[in-house]
Amino acid sequence: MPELPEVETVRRGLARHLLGRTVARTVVLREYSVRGQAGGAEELAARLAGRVFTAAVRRGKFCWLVMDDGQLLLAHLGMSGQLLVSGPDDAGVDPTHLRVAITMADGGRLLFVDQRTFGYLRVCEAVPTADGLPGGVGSDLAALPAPAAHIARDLLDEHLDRAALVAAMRRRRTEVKRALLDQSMVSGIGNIYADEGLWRSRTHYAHPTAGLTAARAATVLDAVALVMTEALAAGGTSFDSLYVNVNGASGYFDRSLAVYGRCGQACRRCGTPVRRDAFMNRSSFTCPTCQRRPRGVPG
DNA sequence: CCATAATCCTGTACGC
DNA sequence: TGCGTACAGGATTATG
Repeated sequence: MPELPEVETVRRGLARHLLGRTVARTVVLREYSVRGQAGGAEELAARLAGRVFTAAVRRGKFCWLVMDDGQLLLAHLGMSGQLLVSGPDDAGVDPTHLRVAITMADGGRLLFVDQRTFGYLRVCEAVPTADGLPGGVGSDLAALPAPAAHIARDLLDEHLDRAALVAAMRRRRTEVKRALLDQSMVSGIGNIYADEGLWRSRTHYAHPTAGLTAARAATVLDAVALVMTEALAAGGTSFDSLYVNVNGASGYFDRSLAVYGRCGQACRRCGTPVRRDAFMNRSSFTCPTCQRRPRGVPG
């Protein structure tokens, strides 16, 4: 599942391979993959035609390409989305789940492949950032895609106001994992990195945010950021093959996960079997020894 | 302000 | 073997 590290890997690949190139034509193979696009697939194609990509930017799990006329090509990968930069004949690309094909003037292609179709592409307007600072990682432009203007900065954004985030978390009357997953509070964190960061900071997912000291809240955020930084370092190794795969495969999943998906297996710190709970209509994995359940939380 | 549920979708895993 | 069901999940929207 693409969370922040995977999307950052994609962004770097796009920045490396796509900037300065011109769009020739766009084919949308599945209308649903451009849902929300004003004017549908036809307008998407029309607004892309002839444009040059000038920057690749990311905030949280949202990634966008800036174009020479100021429009933005926004991508959200959802659960299974991939952006592939390929040569003219797309050799090696499985066409089964190909949703959008953008052919460049030089014959290369930017392909959007998405099995489960939670992801989407959209050409949209840029709106100014509220703080006048750069909109995300990858560009100094103080602009955001209009559909993502409500998304908060992420933990790898140098312009993130950490102290303000800690204060905002502690003001909220909710549980810490809910706050971590709230993309309007801090972006880029999904179920996997939330669980991993909470495990690393020995914090239970249902810990009340109002009961966190500022230091403890900072510790949780530091842990999540560290897990993401490590995942980023482990990913993004496949850029130089003949067919450049900008898919963000992390490599992190199988090797380094401490609790996520490891129900019943030994905690890597203390050996206690990892436990799985239903929380927010998804699974939460914890070590019952390392992550003590707060008072009043059932289970 | 905050929580919950439903919604979108398809491949995989599992029980019978 | 095959069929039905549950599950995986992020963001949005509606509703309480």
